[in-house]
Amino acid sequence: MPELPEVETVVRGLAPVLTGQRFARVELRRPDLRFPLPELFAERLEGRRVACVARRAKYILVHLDGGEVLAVHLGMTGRFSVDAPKAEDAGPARAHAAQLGDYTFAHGRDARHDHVVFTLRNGAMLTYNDARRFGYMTLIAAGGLGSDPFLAGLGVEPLGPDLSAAYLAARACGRKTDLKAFLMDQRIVAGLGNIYVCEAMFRAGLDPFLPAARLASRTGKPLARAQRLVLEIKAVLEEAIRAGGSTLRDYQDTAGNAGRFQRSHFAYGREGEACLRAGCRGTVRRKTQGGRSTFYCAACQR
DNA sequence: ATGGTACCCTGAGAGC
DNA sequence: TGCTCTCAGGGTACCA
Repeated sequence: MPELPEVETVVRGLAPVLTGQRFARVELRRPDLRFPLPELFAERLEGRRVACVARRAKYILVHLDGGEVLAVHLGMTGRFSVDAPKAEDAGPARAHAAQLGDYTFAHGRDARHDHVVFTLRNGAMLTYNDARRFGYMTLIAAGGLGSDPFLAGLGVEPLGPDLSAAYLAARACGRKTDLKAFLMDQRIVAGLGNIYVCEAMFRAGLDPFLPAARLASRTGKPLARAQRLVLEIKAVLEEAIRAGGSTLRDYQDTAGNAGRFQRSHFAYGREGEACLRAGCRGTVRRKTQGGRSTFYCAACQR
């Protein structure tokens, strides 16, 4: 399901609901998601107050008072639904719920896949639903963010200053792997997935099968195409966040709303359709790279 | 080191 | 209606 813009949208939905609130009860309806949940998962959360909600790559980070962090990866089908607190417990979350729309527990999801239910002291409920169970949660001890096995080794944040043409060129220098696989590698750039890699390469006019090394000169200096690619990666992610992400099948934000960015896809999901680049008469093709579909126009991506 | 494939799990949609 | 097949936004493990 979710790439960086979708996770960012979820984080922005969770932040006003969770920030400053305490967990009253955490109910695990099964002992594992993709991986077993940590020992004493519920016990370590109950009674704790949320300091803030943030994002690193595709991880949601719920920072707790005392420094521990609840990290959640949504996998392909993970989603959170928020149920507003009861009227008698009206508080900030209540107001936020009203603002975001009509919260119900329906949201079209199948309750058989409600795996973790967080109840807050103000009565709000947060339900984690994940049909395919590729998502996971972990609790990271205070100060352990940098050394956590899930988070250590992640590459740069694409929307931050660390993603530059110089950085990409340095990492790509000498690599024969396809540009597509290179950009999908979370150790290089953290947070891109299949949709936004396809879209960024389209916008930059770059062939997904180009060897990654072609982003750099022989001495490792960034070429113009690296500059262009960086600009397009940032642009497509920022636009997608503004649109609330892309909804293809089942992605929804915490209020059950679909994203709108799929309407702005130039390549992804458009196999057989006309290329949308001005003046290009090509057709969008789909080929498999690394076991995943790549959508691109062979006429204008070179 | 790198590339390719299989796999994790379930649901949706297409085609017959 | 119901079966079978393919595919899916995530990532990892294993093999050549």
